[in-house]
Amino acid sequence: MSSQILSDQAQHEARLGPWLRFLRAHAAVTRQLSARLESHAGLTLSDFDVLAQLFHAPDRRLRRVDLARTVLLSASGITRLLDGLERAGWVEKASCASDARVTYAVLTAAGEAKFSEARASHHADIDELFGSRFSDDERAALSELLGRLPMTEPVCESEKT
Amino acid sequence: MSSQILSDQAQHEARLGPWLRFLRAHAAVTRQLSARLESHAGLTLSDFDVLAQLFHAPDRRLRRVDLARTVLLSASGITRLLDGLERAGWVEKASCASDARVTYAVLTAAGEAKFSEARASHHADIDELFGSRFSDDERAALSELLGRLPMTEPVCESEKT
DNA sequence: GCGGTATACTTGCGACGTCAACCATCTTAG
DNA sequence: CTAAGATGGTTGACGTCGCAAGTATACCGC
Repeated sequence: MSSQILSDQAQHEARLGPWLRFLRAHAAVTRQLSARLESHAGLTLSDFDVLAQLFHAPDRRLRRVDLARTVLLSASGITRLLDGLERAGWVEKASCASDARVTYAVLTAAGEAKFSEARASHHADIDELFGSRFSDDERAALSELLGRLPMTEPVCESEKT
Repeated sequence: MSSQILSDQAQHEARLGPWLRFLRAHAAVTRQLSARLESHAGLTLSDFDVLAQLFHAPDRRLRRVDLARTVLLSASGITRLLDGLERAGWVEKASCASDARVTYAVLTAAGEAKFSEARASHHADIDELFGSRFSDDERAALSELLGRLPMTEPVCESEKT
């Protein structure tokens, strides 16, 4: 168990490299980005993300579950995030006539304004720290590759009682 | 800027798309991976990362600052992470003879064992959730693209102690 | 109608990680 | 030698997020 394992290990390292870069790149870019967004607009990356989703949604409203799924936060994460946005007056709750369980998150006028105000500079930051590093083709290729990763979480049903 | 307002916006979306996928992919993959690592080995992704850095370091030791730089955590983050690893007995402190300010983090025998034990399954998970989605060429391309993003120098090379 | 299960959402709690402030030590200039 | 400033490291207060558990509502088979 020596040289065989070494080459095996080398292979593993080769497969690990991209993943490590992915991790580090994410950490570095998001830190920069969220610091800027925070200081410019007083928003979290997730805050902005949610605002953006709502902004583009039909009727400027989305069920909390759907929000959670697209933004990739847990349900509780969404609840708390929206708490903040509601307190700031950028989002309101609205109940659903046909299903009393669901609560919509609705973008208010203030929320739209906030989002519109924050958008330009945040997009510019994204561009500077991320987009500008690639050509159009490369961006497309990158997007395609990233799109293959499992975005929807497989639920761990293996541990049912 | 003439009559191309719509396509301008479309362009913005096109530039945002890859970033959003990047964010989402990171969230999804990372969540899955850390859940598995946690349940299999009782380790955080960052724990594992630090263990791995130490494992590959000359003398199995690294200054805390360097650790922070390569793992992309803040200095305080490293302190707290290492607190945990020390409590578990996988890492020890060691002082530096030539500079009393620095504290080395040194992998213990137990730490090596722990890392070796966790490595196989974690690498398999990374492979399943990340590596296996790409061909060798694609992985290389992805790695190159990600490498252009702003991070602190990947320091794990043939380096002077 | 009545149970049983699935879904939408909230809440308690703990883990993790950041910033700001702090102490200790090294280095350099005068 | 000493004062000033950089560098390594720790700690306290705080924010964010996930999981587990709980509530409320809907749907399905009988």
